[in-house]
Amino acid sequence: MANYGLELDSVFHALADPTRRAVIQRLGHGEATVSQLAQPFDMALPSFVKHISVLEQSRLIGSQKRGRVRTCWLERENLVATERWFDELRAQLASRYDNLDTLLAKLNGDEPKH
Amino acid sequence: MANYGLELDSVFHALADPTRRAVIQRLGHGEATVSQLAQPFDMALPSFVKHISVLEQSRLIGSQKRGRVRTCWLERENLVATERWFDELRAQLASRYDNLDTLLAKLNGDEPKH
DNA sequence: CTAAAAATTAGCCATTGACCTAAGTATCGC
DNA sequence: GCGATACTTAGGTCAATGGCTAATTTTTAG
Repeated sequence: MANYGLELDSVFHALADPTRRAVIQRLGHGEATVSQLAQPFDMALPSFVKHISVLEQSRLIGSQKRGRVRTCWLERENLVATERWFDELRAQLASRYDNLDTLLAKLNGDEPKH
Repeated sequence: MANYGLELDSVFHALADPTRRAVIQRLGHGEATVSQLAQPFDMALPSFVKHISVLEQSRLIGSQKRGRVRTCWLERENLVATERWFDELRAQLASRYDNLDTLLAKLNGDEPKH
């Protein structure tokens, strides 16, 4: 199964945490600074910033610092690319069920599909 | 964002490992025993079985032991349900871009751009 | 210029994760 | 019944994760 140049390990790892998923959802509404993102969470800032780093290393988000403020945004491409892993798996499953249909048809003395 | 009764933490964590993703793909072709699943991997069996446990606890796969053999299969529902997390996020993004387009059109007295 | 704001760096700690080997328990085939 | 097969259990190592506090840096506002 293709990888699409994505580090699926790091993407899925990044998604395996509720804080990080919440950040992604928040960024779905638009850019935000680190402090704005951190505000809803009962967590020391350095701890929170580690989550931001994990997200950024997985390239699910991007960020840039201007002055003393770091602004973050969602990197849509990598989310979409990650979904393709599911797409391919679904395709694999679909073809498997097609084969099953064919087998059943043969067993029944019917014409195979397609 | 809804959870669909799924432990997204554990599902994404389960997917964040290449061995476990490979097992899922293998099970996409049909049921298999633990030994069959383990065969391609250069790993001690107890180590491999832990991966199976992780997958099972996340309910991405199911298994049952008959005699001395444990057979595993893919639990399709939970994979599909997990994809919905992405679906919802995509929907959120889409509506955001719609809103942004609308806003820009108003400000510019112009066609929305992408 | 000074103080507050926004991050960042450094370092500590507890828990979990991913591997291993060695030994144990069922079950099956002959 | 006995040996081989298919796991399972127990226990140990080592690195990574996720949290903290305290101190520092950089920038901005008054």
